[in-house]
Amino acid sequence: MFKSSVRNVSNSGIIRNIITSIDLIMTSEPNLLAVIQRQLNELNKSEAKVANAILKAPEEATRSSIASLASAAGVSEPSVNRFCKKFGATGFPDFKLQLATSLASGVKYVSRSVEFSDDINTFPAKLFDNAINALLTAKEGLPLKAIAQAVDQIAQARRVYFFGLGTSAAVARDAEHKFFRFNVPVFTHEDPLMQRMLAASAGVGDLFFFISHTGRTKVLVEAAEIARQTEATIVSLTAEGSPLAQKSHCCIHVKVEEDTEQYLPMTSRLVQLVILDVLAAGVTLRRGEGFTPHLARIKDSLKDTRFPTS
Amino acid sequence: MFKSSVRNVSNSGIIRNIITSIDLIMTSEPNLLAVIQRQLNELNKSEAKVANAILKAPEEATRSSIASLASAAGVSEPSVNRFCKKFGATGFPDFKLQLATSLASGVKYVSRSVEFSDDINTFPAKLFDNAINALLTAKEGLPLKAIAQAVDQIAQARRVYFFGLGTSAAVARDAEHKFFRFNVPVFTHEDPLMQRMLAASAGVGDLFFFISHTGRTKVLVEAAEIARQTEATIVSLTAEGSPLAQKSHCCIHVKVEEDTEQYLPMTSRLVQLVILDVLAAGVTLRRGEGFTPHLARIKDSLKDTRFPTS
DNA sequence: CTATTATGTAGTAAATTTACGAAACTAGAA
DNA sequence: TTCTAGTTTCGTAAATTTACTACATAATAG
Repeated sequence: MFKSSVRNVSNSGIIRNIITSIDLIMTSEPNLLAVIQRQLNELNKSEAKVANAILKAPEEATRSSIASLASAAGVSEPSVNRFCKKFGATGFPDFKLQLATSLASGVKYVSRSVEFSDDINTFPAKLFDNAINALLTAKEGLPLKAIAQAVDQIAQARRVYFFGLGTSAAVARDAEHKFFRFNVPVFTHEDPLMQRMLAASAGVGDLFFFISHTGRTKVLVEAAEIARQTEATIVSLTAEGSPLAQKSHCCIHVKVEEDTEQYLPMTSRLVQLVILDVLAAGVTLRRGEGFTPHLARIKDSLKDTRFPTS
Repeated sequence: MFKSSVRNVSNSGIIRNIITSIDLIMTSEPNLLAVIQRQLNELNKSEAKVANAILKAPEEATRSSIASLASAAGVSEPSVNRFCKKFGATGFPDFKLQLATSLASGVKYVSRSVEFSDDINTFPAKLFDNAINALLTAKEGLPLKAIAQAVDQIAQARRVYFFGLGTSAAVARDAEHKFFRFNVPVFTHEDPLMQRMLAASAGVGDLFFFISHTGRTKVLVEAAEIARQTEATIVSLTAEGSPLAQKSHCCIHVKVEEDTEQYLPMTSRLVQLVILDVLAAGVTLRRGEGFTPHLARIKDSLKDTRFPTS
C-alpha cells in the first residue's frame, strides 16, 4: 500500500531517497485538519462521524484515548483506528501526534467563513487563517512540472503579455511589476479589445500569460483562442480542465476551494500571486548570479524617489 | 534544599500552594526542551540520563514508546515516567504531546531565502513558506483598533480613493475591485499627478487610502500632505512611524520583515492584500445581512460573461 | 442474490502506570 | 572509620489502561 510505504521511510535509506520527491508533493502537510476538512464528503458514515468529532474539538482529541474518542463520535474503536490509518498515520497514537503538531502553529486549519455574528476580535483572524490555509493547501499540490516549464518559456520569451480581467487584472499588473526586471519586455492590458488585437498580431517568441480563477471568462478565452492561431506560446494560471486551460500550451493549475458562499474571491488571488513570485524567482535563478547587479541597479533607481530613512 | 521541597510537593497542601506560582513560571515556558536543558544539573542520575536522551533526539522521542526511550537512556520505564511527571505532564503520553507541540511551534516557521543552489524542488516551497510565515507573523500583531477605525471611516465615506505606486498600485487596484461592491464610489489612480489633483480638490466625506510598504515614497507622501490640507480623511496602510503614517488620521501598520537581500518585495504585498480583505469584510459586516442580495446581484451580473460549467 | 464494502465484537498484544521493595546514599553516633 | 537509621533513588513485577487484529455480521451496490 502506498500510504504505508511512505510512513516506513525511516527504515531504509534507499526507500528514503525515492520517497523524497514524493514527500515534496504529498506529505509536507503541516495541516492535518485541513486535509480532514477537505476529505469530509469523501468519507463513509462512521469515518465522517470520527472526522466531525475531531473537527469539533481537536485539542481535546489529542488528549483523549481511542476509547473516549470512539464514544464521543458514536462509533467503535476500530473505526477510529481505521480512520487514523486512512489519513496516513500508523495508528491512533501517531495520529494524535500529527494532530497535535498541526494544532501547535496556532492556525485553525479549517476554513472558517465570516458570520454576521463576528466582531473585530474574531473575523480578522479568520480571514488570515483562511489565507494561510489556502497557501498551505496550494503548497501541497504544487504542479512543479508545469511551473518549471513556464519558467523555461518565460526565460526564453522575446515578449511577455500578462492578461487578466477583473480581480485577475490586478494580479496581472503585479506580475508586470515583477517581471519587467528581467530585461524582458512585459505588457499588461485590461482592455479586452487590446488583448484581442495584441493576440492577433503575435509571432514567434511572444508569450501570452493568461490569469483567471475560473478559466471561463469568455473574452479572455477568446483572446487565448486568437493567440493560439499564431506562433505564440500560451501559458495560463487557471483552473484545471477549464476552457482557458485547454487553449494553453502550458497550464499551471492550482486547487483552491474558494468559499462559494463568499461573494468576494479572497484566497485564490493570493495563491496566484505567490505562484507568480515562484515563477519570477525561477527566472532569476535561470539568469544566474551575474544578473543580481542588474536587479540592484533597478532597486537603486528608486532611491531618490523616497525620503531617506532617518 | 530547594530541589527536594519541589519534589515533595504532593505531600503538603501548603507547600503545594507556594509552589504553584513557581510552576506557573516554569510551565508557561513555550519551549519544553529549553526547560529541560536549564534544569539539567538539578536532576539526579537517572533523570539526567533521560533528559540527555531526549535532548539528543527530541523528534524521535515524540515517536517512541516509554520502553524504547527507557532503553535508549539506559534506565527503567518508571524512571522515564517519573521524569515526565516532574516536568508537569500527567504521564508519558502527555509529555510526548507537550514535547511535540513545543517542537512544532518553534523550529518550522523560519524565513528561508532562495539560494542560487536551489532547484525546482526546493525554491517554490521556500517561497510559499515565507509567504505563510509573513501572514502568521502579521496575524499575531494585528492592529485591531486601527482596523476597526478604518472600517468605520470607509463605511461612512462618500468617496474612497485608493492610491499606491509601483507594486502597491496593483494592491490599490485590487482594493478597488473589492470595495466598489459596497455602493461606495471607489477610485484608483496610478498617475501621481492625478493623485495630487484629486487630493487638492477633496472635501468632507472623501477618504484617501494610501498604500505603501515603506511609507517614504515622496510623491505619495506629498499627495497625502495635500489631502491633509482639506477636510478629507486620510487612512494609510504602511510602515509605522513613516512620513506617510505621520500624515494620516489613521494608520494601519503591519510588521513584515521583508528580506532585504531579495530585490523583489514579495511578502509585504500579500499581507496588505489580506488586510484589505479584512477591511472589506468589516464593511460588509457593517452593512448588515440585508446587504448580501446586493452582493449576489453583482456576482450574477458576471454570469453571462463566462462559459457555463459543464 | 451475490459480491463487496463497511462496521462492530471480542480477544490479544502492547504500552503505561502503580505498588512495592531493594539498593544507594546521607548523616549522626559508636 | 564503621555501623545504623532515615531518606532518597531506582528497578522489578503486577495491575491497569490502551491500542490493535482477526473475525463475524451488517449494510450496500451491482
